[in-house]
Amino acid sequence: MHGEFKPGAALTLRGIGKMYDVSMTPAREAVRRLVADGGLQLSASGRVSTPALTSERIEELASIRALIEPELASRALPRAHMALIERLQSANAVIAEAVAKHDDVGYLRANLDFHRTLYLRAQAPAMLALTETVWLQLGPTMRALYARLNRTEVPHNHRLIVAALKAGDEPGLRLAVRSDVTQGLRMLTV
Amino acid sequence: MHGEFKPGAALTLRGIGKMYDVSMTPAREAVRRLVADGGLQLSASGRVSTPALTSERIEELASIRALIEPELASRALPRAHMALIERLQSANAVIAEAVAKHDDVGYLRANLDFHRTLYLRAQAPAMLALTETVWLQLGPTMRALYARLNRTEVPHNHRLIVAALKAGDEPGLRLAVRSDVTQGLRMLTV
DNA sequence: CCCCGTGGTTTGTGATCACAGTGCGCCTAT
DNA sequence: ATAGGCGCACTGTGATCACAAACCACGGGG
Repeated sequence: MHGEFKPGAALTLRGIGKMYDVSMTPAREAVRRLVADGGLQLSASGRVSTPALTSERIEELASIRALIEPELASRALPRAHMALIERLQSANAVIAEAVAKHDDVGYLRANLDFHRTLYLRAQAPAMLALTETVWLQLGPTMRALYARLNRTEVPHNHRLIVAALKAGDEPGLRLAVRSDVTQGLRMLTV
Repeated sequence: MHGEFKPGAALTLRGIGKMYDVSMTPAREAVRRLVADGGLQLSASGRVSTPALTSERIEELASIRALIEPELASRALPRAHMALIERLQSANAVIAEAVAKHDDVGYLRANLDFHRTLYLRAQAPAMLALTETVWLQLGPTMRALYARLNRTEVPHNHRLIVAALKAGDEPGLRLAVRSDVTQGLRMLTV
């Protein structure tokens, strides 16, 4: 999810086991779980690898994000108190730090943290879980995207999201979330 | 997904293994996969059981269906040729059979087949996979619902869906799908 | 009559093993 | 120098085992 692996990277059960100092069994179970929700792929012969998404698939996953995440944001809106907004702003600060340090994995993690913090307020665990499934599938790809994007500041839409929350502006919030989710990924499909 | 197990039913790895005449290992992997996308639950001590959904959770899952499935139907609409409509109608016939025989599992399976047949045309595999994840979570619950519903005929909305497809009526299609998805589950939350 | 502790049994966990299939690299022949 | 073929090392699979934790029922005490 955080883009620690490049798209299409090959993994082995024994390797993963060694990575975490366990035997093959827990590694296998973890892989099975990740395969189940698309975070990893299984070749016909059972080989494990990170998914290398086609641009159609990327577009589709972006559509899903554009469908669900505004809904989550909208559900979070009525419950968004000042404490939440402050937490979002500090999440934005973490993003700014990662941007300054050109820390791609850190950026991705902080970016998803921003979204998760907001969506947690929606009190919709199944919807959030589905969204995280999508994030998981996009992880390696997004990392590859942001690595060659070379940002210089916090995404503009994050500021718009915070502003819309403060103003209680639901249509604005939905639009800002949708844009934030869509913009980066649209760049990938070109 | 097909409601073969009641909500909250307890399973054991050794039992599942015996069920399919394999050892614990493949049973464990299958369970891990199902747990990953919510089809099964793991207690704190690692015990496996079918999820017993709260009514808030049911409502939430219904909202997700109401969000994604009209989108899938809408995407399938431009590609819906006569062959597809015929397949949907024969799916409805299978549903009618199951209804007549009071075969709950058969009804559930046929009902999901109807939806899957339509959504496959949307050419959106990730979206369909997400939807099936939701179906998986609802399986035991839906079975319990339909068992005490005692239907007498094919759901009316299925006919509306077919009609909207024939007419190329997108708003009508979205509405019919949304209603079909929502109506049964709304009954559960009472 | 109900509650709690305690035993035995059942459960999941993680490790290890034998095996069959795969894929890669090296070697040879042209 | 390059293309093709062979062999070996490596991979995942499924089974089995030892172990610790958890559950369940039974019995005794309040």
